[in-house]
Amino acid sequence: MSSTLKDIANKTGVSVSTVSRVLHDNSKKYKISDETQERVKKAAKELGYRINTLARGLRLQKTYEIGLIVPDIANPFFSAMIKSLAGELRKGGYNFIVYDTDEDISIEKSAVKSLMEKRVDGMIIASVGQEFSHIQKLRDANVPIVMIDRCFDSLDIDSVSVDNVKGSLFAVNHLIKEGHTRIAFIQGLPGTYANETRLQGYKQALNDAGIGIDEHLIVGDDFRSLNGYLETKHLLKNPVPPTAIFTAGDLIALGALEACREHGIRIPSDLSLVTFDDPVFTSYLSPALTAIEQPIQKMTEMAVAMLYRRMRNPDDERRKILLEPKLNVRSSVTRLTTLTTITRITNQ
Amino acid sequence: MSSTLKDIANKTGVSVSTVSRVLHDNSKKYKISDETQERVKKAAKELGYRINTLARGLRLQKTYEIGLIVPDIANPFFSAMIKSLAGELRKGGYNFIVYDTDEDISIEKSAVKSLMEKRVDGMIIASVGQEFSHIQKLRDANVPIVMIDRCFDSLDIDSVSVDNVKGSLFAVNHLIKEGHTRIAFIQGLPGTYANETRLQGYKQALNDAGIGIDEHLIVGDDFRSLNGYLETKHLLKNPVPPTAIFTAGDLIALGALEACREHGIRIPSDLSLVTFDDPVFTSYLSPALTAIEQPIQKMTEMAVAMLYRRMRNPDDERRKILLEPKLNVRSSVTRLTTLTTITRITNQ
DNA sequence: CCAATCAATGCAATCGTTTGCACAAACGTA
DNA sequence: TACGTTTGTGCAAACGATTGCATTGATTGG
Repeated sequence: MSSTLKDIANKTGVSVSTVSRVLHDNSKKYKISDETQERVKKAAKELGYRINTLARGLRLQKTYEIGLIVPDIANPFFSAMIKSLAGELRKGGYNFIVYDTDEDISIEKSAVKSLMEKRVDGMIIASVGQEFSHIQKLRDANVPIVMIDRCFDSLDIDSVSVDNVKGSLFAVNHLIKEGHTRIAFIQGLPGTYANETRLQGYKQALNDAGIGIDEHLIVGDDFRSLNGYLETKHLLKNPVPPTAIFTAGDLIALGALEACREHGIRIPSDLSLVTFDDPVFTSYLSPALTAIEQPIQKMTEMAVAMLYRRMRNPDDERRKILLEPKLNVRSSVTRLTTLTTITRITNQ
Repeated sequence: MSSTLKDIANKTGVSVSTVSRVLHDNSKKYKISDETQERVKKAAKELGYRINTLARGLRLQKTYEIGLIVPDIANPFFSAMIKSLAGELRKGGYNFIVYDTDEDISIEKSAVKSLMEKRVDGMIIASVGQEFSHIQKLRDANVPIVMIDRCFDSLDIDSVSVDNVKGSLFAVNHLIKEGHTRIAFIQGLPGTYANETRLQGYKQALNDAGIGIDEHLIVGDDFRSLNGYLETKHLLKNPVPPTAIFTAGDLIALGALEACREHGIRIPSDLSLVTFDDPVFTSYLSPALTAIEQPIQKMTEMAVAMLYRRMRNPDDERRKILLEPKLNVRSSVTRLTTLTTITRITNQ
């Protein structure tokens, strides 16, 4: 079907080596005559030659492919990230292979295994979290690797993420400033980096403001919208419901919105809502959501730069980069006076 | 670094062939003794053996990889599609490689080229459209290939898509039934399958209802939100603005919403809106959008099934499958009486 | 006892590229 | 003339896995 160097060699009467040099090398280096070059190129075109990257990869021990692992490709945050990464990688002549782990650590492990088997030149991983033995093994096997968005404090490996603690501080402080004290937190998957750091920021903000932490207001267990939906319904049944909810991710917020709509709860008049993540459509929601934006473009640029650096220079010291999040104030938070709080509570 | 069959052979004292048979074959077939099997497996584990898929692919002329090409990975419709495809493919033991063409036909062509060079076992393509010579070449080279969502009527190739004409008919008929006659259509990229078929449905619905087609109400030129934003602003400046807008894709609708918000136009009271595509967040928008839903799950199931069939059976006749779209009525369309139309117009 | 069968394994070619080394012819130089 | 250089090209060994075809020693049937 597809022709090979050999086919071209046969057709032109030169050797395979010469053909290879003409088609892929800087053929100056080997001083191939112009006439031979012409002949070979012509034959290649006629035969529809396409290099076989498997053979090249095998020979060179280099595939020009980067493995990407994300928890959920359909999550707008990650699909934006992938798109951005793709662009950055393309600039450097790399292709990429994505794996979607569906927030499942065992799928993540098998993804890592597959990528090793494919001999990718490096990996960029947004890990589910929870555990990192598989990633540690990669590092020890000297595979260039950068963690993005979801990383591990206790694992010495290159990483870029946003300062989640600070993001939560921004969000919760904003709510507090608007007079809220009963602020619920709907978590993502416990044990993951993103979740624990965001939770930490939430607690710290409350502490700093001298507001006690009510464990009943910390609920939920995964980053999907169903979690937001169910937990919001549950929170609303609370005898003294929260006046504000802070969600750990965009999909959770969507679920929360759905629950509110179902119960006729209006945002922000009945309940305030702030969320981590800020995908494109946040500002079109009803109401436009106040949200914590992560600098996706910058994250991906840095991740790719770090990966290239690591590939060139395997023994450099490893770096952990934290980027600044940003609070985008829109219209899902209302100002609460002491009075409104009291009337609300007595209304229950 | 990573060990090979040879390393294991050396360590255990058996031949490479035997190692290969133990690790990858149904080793019954070659009657390898239990004792040898044990030894080999043990050594493989100790050495941390990982198969080299490049070598396997080269030898077998089969990679167990499928190429995926989509116009925009960050578009929720396509990211949902990818996720769904990934699941289906995984079931069959296939991995996949995605390319995002950014709605650019020249990137699509180079993606096709790359995938050929990687010797993928098949491709699933949601084409930009406009042109199909590159895809025709693939087909003629006997690469198993299925077009999904974006295909070509005039190209004989397996494909699954939704009945776009019918979808537009549903949408526009709904608007007409609610009393609208000045209905604008904000297009996607002209010359693409999705766009032309949706446009066709739009025109047909108007014709069927005896409503003349006003070419000034057919605007726009790409599937991104900026297009929706700009064209909506422009439409609103029209001396006799439309009472309803039908957008060819979800991102266009988002752009339209943004423009309306900016101009203080309320939906649906001032303007009705219906869109093609129905990503998860549609129902959380302000207001919840009436939209045409495509059966993504079914599309991907069928696409993968067709691809497997084509891989098994290269010479079967090719099929073109059209699935039913669905109109989801929500709250972005208002009923228009003759009276309201008149008052509106005189208000201008 | 000899031939046929079988169990268990090894040999070596192959997939398509790349590249260090060798080599012949032509050229320059002293 | 003799020798070093340059030019242009080919040889052959990798890269790691698979598999048809031996091969060997043991077992069985007649």
